[in-house]
Amino acid sequence: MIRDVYLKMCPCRDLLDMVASKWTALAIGALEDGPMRFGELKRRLEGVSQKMLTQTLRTLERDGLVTRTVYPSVPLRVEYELTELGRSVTGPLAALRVWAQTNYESVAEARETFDNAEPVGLEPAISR
Amino acid sequence: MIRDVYLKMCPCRDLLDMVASKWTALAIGALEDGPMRFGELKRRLEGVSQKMLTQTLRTLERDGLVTRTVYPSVPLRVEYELTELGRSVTGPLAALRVWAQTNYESVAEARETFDNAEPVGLEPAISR
DNA sequence: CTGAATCCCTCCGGATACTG
DNA sequence: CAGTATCCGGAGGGATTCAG
Repeated sequence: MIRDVYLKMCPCRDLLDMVASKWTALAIGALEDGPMRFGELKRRLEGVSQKMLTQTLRTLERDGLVTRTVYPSVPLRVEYELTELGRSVTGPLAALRVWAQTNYESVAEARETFDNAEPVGLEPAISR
Repeated sequence: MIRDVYLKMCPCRDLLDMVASKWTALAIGALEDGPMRFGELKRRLEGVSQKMLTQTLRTLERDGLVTRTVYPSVPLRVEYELTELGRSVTGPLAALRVWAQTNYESVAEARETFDNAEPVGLEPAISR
């Protein structure tokens, strides 16, 4: 039985939203090469706040994409690692990251063209 | 020159956020089979509001992923179609949609397990 | 070191009404 | 039919503080 993300009530749409959320693709990508500590992840995902990283990892753990292991040493040590399920989505997400990296120029160019061809003030640009 | 989505200042991260936003994957997927009118898209993306669909399509147009063609008939007719650049991202996005559809069961199961095992405060030694 | 808990403000996004 | 324009509640997300 195939579920259809185009159907309103299909719960798998939530799942699509989840993997597509802001930091998910980067977090999962960072874990591709093996387990990482919280601090390592925070440094890798440049610009992420502690709150958002924690929230992202908690969601991934709840959804069964990563495991969270606590080593009760001093200082505390927590490692995150992809599960089997988590590894199953690394392919599509990696493809998306690569696409963003390789096609940025084209998009930037398209934006400039679009914005210059839009004389009518859709956006005041110098308001406030 | 390779751009790195993990770098804070890299503009391609915005691009990653864009293709990962709520309705983008569904909209682009709907256009894979050919041009569609606004109303057709609205019906296909069950549950999308008119405002969000317009906003999504406008962003995609601005970024050069889709073209918007107006046929000044009565009533008005507007068609959206993927560009070359737009078609270049259909693969990764389709893979993501398929993943969401095929792995929903596993995730739902993981969620239930996680939620039941987290009554909070009951674990004495290995708590969070 | 790894969080949880607050405060606080922006902006997403739905509902509704109006236009060409 | 295909939008634009508002209003507005609530989620998203940053900064800061406290705790194990």
